[in-house]
Amino acid sequence: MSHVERDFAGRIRQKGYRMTPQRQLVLDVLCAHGGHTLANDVITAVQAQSPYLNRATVYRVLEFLCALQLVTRTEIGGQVVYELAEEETHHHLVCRLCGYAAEWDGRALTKLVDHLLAEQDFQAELNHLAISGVCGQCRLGGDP
Amino acid sequence: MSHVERDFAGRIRQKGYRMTPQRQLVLDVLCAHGGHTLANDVITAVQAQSPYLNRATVYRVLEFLCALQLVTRTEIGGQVVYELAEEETHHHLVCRLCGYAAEWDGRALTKLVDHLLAEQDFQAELNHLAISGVCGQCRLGGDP
DNA sequence: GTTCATGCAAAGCGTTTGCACGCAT
DNA sequence: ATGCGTGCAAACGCTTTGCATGAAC
Repeated sequence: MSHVERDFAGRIRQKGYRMTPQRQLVLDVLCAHGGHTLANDVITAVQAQSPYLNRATVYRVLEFLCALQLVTRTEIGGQVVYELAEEETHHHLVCRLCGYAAEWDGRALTKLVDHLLAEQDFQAELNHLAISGVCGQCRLGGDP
Repeated sequence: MSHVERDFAGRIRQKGYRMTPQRQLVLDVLCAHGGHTLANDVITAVQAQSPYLNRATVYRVLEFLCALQLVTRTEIGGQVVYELAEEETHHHLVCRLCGYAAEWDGRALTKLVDHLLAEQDFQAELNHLAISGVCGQCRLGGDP
């Protein structure tokens, strides 16, 4: 699915902000890359197409897009990663050994959230969780 | 409970490393502070007692203590925090609004871990989780 | 025409590194 | 006496900031 259909420009203008080539380009890159993207990778990819686009601008655009909730910002293993915000909540299973991140719908989390609210009076916000561990392949393979 | 009883010196020497005043001091500070401690807070507290102890040394000591698993390192909301490793696993419920972090034994997590292993072939490592959300008080109080 | 967004360069922050000295063993 | 651990200072990488220019509305 192309992100063009999601009408980011409209959503940005609707809130009184301006659509610019820079913002479009960052959105393009996040869409093309898919999944978690490092700020640095965004910068590299963006500059491959438009060399004079500044790093500071990319940071500002990412911050802006996060504020509008068009993009999510997550920390995984000390790395900050960005991703286009999806409609459905989803989560990531990140293998400590090979770095592979599987998606996971997290349906099993609802019980946990209910439990925390009932027993701990705590409203957990688990919209975009990254769970660390070891994937099946690495567990069988030992470490290379 | 004083951490002296836990014989950190013995555990360090047992593995062929040396006990030094610097390492002792960092352990003292982590014990006195209790709970999550920022690297910067460790440095400040340590230097209050021994002004010439270097920042770089504190970082090296913390890294060393983590490698020996005497100290845990966790990321919460973009902050890296250190804490004396406890025998029992425990977790933290961090309120996004007031920053308050409640402890939680995480017994309800075992079902989740079992589920992930069975359904996703993924061995989750949830030894020291920090769950973000909103605590009861902030939920009732609105935002001040 | 107004205002918001960008480019540039510089500084900021927390953290890491190289090297020589000093102390625990 | 040996070599691990420290102090110092400098550099590092990532990110943020101030200001003048330029583009979107």
